[in-house]
This record gives sequence, structure tokens and C-alpha cells, in this order.
Amino acid sequence: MSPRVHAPLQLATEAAYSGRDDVGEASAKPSEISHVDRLVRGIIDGFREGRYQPGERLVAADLAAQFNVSRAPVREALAILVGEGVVEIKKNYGARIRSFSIDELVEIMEVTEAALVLGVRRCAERISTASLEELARLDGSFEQMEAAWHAHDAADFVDSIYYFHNVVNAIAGNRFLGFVYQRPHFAFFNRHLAAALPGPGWDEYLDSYRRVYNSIRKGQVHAAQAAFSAHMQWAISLMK
Amino acid sequence: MSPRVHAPLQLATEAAYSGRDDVGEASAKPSEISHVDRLVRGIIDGFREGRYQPGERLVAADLAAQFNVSRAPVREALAILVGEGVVEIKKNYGARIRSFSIDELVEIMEVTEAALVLGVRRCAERISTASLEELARLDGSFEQMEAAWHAHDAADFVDSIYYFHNVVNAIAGNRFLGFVYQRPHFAFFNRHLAAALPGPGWDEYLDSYRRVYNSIRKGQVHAAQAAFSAHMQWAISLMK
DNA sequence: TTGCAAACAATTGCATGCAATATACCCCCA
DNA sequence: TGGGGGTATATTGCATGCAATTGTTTGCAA
Repeated sequence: MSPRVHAPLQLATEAAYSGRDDVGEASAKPSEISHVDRLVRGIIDGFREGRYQPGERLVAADLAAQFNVSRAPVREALAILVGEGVVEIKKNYGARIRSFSIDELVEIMEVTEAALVLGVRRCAERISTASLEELARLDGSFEQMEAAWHAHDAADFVDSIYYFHNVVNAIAGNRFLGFVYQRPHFAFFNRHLAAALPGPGWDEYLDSYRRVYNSIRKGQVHAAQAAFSAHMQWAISLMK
Repeated sequence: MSPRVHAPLQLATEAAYSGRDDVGEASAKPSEISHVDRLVRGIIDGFREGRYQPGERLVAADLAAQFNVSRAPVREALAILVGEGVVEIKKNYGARIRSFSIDELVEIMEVTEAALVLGVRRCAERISTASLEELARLDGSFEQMEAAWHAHDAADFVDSIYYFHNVVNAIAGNRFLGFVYQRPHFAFFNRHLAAALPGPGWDEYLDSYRRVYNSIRKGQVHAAQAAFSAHMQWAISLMK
């Protein structure tokens, strides 16, 4: 299997949504990343890379040993992930990664569509004012998507879609949308989706996104929005 | 000031979004609520009730004393709130409640609209199949809104709007939407909004929601959706 | 062989302790 | 009176320890 794309997941603790005053000199120096951040990221990455499976038992002491820290920061990281709805903790038994039923995945997709359509619309509206770097990222993300599609790698494919939308959201200019979409439960959801993916509509999937991408590129706001919504509705109907 | 409405905020740890197998016998017995849950709820409530101000310094040791626990669960609770983007922790200084600029509030409102419009639509679609209890809650929530409006209590008013949408989301039947909207950052956002509220459009505000409410009640899907979107767009334009 | 109960082991939840470090204060000097 | 530097203080970040509780296994009886 080819190396994963790994859409760069930003944590709230890393100023994902803090384009604000009080930062000042910060952000220049990433200084020391805390153990907690490293753990949260490590657990999420571990899941996205398939090292941890849904339903798998995560014992705090084991994680502490794996990451070479004590149980205190592990517990804080797990607390964050519980707050995100991504991990369940069973008392005196252990934490485990949540798994989702088809019904739940459908519900998640509906909400995802509602949120992302805002990003698609705004992005198409603002595409003419996008910087060259942003456009390059957009083009690059779609190329990654095509590559993953040709390689028939479902995990890479959903990763590249996630990355694509992150780029779209960034161009859209609504930082809160970026923040919300980068919450672990959305990142997780994508990975869960991959399991259901290389199904009957594999061809259609890329075509839909090509329509979205092209419409965005041409600044066709309504077309982009319609193409994206149609795609999501189609994907949802396919899941049922 | 009249007592706050307090939309019942559910935490992820309380099975807010876990209508799933493995629960089994649970949920019947709330058993013992953990210190961490109590702290998260307590801090959020403290903010919503105005006991903690945005930007206020939250020292772990103080919170530990207030809630009569040690610093360990306090740190876990703060970690959750940091993950939610609701609290910032500054090393060797303390945590503090984030404050939002007008620009950020606008961005949050845009995302909120995108998400909630899904709930409004679905709710209107399914209103005919709603249980009597659900309808009673819906009616009650709107009555609370009217009462807060007449009392000119902005905090109560936004609280009741938050509660109204929670009821709408519940009837809409998408549990993930409920889960997302109950994330602390949305609950927080509402409180921040209250500060900007009793402005020029105070009258218009209730009228808009009455239109939304009536359309939902009559099952007029498109009208409800349009009324809600129009209202949000109007509120956003007012903020700028 | 199967059902049940009791002891055991494993794990969490929380308290406490300590070192690292950013902030704040104070004093001195210009 | 204003500014700068050094020290003291406060607070976090993390490690460790212990009790409570749950899941598991074992042994016994039917």
C-alpha cells in the first residue's frame, strides 16, 4: 500500500482557530509540543494509519509505555478524544475507539454535507482572489485524489478528499469552518468511510469531485454547490 | 435577572451520541458522574451563567479548590475544553476562557446556519410524525423564547434559542447534528452572542423565529428553511 | 458437563509531589 | 519619574502511588 496522504490535522491547541491578537510573537516558535498534543495526534494518526482498529481496546498504561510518558498526559489525551466523541472510556476496563453503524455514518455525512457546502460555495466565490499558493494547493490536492483513485486505494482516496476540503475551506476564508472540519470526529469519520468505499460507485466518485473541482476553479458558485450536494446525496443513497 | 433557561447540555461522555449497541443496560443508571464530567459541565455552566468572564484567568489549583477535587481531574477537564477550542492554556500562567472578535462570531454564525438549516429542514419534514412529547417540548421552547424576549433578557433569550434548536435537532432525527450542536464551542458561542444582542433588531429577532417556528409546525419545509436562513443572514449583516 | 460463586488480577480515577519555567514584583539607577 | 534587570513567586506539566471497581478466572457443586 502506498504511503498515506495524511491531511495535516491541526489541533485546537496549536492555534488552529486563533487568528487573533494575544498570540503576538507566538506561532513563530513551535517551541515544545506538549506530551498531550503528541499523544492526541499520535492516537489519531495511529487510527488513520490503521494501527488502531475501531473497537480496539486502548489501555492507558500501554499507551503510556508506547509513547514513553506517564499515565497522566495519556489520560488527558484520552479525555480530549472522549470529548470529541471519538473514544469511549469504560470504567476500570479501558478506552476504546468508537465504531459507527451505517445509520450513524449516514447522519454524519448529512451534517458533513451541510457544513462543507458552505466551504465549497465560499471557495468558488473567492477563487479569483485566491493566491497562487492556494491555487497550487487546490490543484495538488485534486491530483492526489486522482492518483489515489487510479491506485484504487480507498484509504488514500478518502484522505485526499479530506485534504481537498481542508484546502477548499482555507480558501473559503471561514476559519471556524476549518476548525470544525478539523475536529477529530470529522477526521475519524473519513477513515470509517473508507471501509465502506471501494463499492459499486467507485468511478462515479471521482467524476463527481472533478465536477466540483472544475466548477470551483471556474468560479461557478452555483454549479460547484450543486455538484457537491448532488454527490453527497448520491453517496448517502448508496450507503442505505 | 430571572433564572437562566439552561438548555440541557449533554457531554459526549454521557452518551449524547451513542445510540448504539454496547450500551445495553446503561443509561438507566446514571451511576456516578465522574469528577471530570462535573468539572466540564461546571465550567461551562459557570461561563453561561456569567460567573466566568471571557478572558478570565482560570487557575487549575483554584478550580480544584472550588470543586473540591485534586488538580488531576481539573487538568483533564481543561484538556477537554482546550480540545473544544473554548479554553486556552498558557504555560505556567493559567487557562483562560477564549474571547471572540466580531469577525470570528460572524464566521461561527455562518457555520451555525449551515448546520442548523439541516435540522430545521428535517424537523419540518418530520413534524407530522413527531410524538406529543416532542411537540410539547417544541412549543414550550418557543414560549420560553417569547418570555425571555418580553423580559428583554438577552442571555435568557439566546439560551432559549439554543434550547429551541436542540429540540428541533432532536425531532429532526439526526443524532450527529445534535451531538455537534451540543459541542461546547456552539454552546459558548451563543453566550458570546448575547453580549452583542439587545441591539437595533431586537423586535425583528423574535418575529423571525416565530416565522421559523410556525413554518415548522405546519410542516412547510421550504418556508421554514427560507425563514431561518433569511434570519441568520440578516443577523449576520447586522453584526458587520 | 454446566451453572454459579468467590477470589484474583487488571485497570481506571483521583490525590499528591516535584522540577521546570513564565510571570510579576521589587529594587536600583538614570 | 521612568526604565531595566534580577530575584521570587506562582503555575503548569508530568510522574508516581493508592484505593475502588470492574472483568476474569478458577474452583466447587449439582
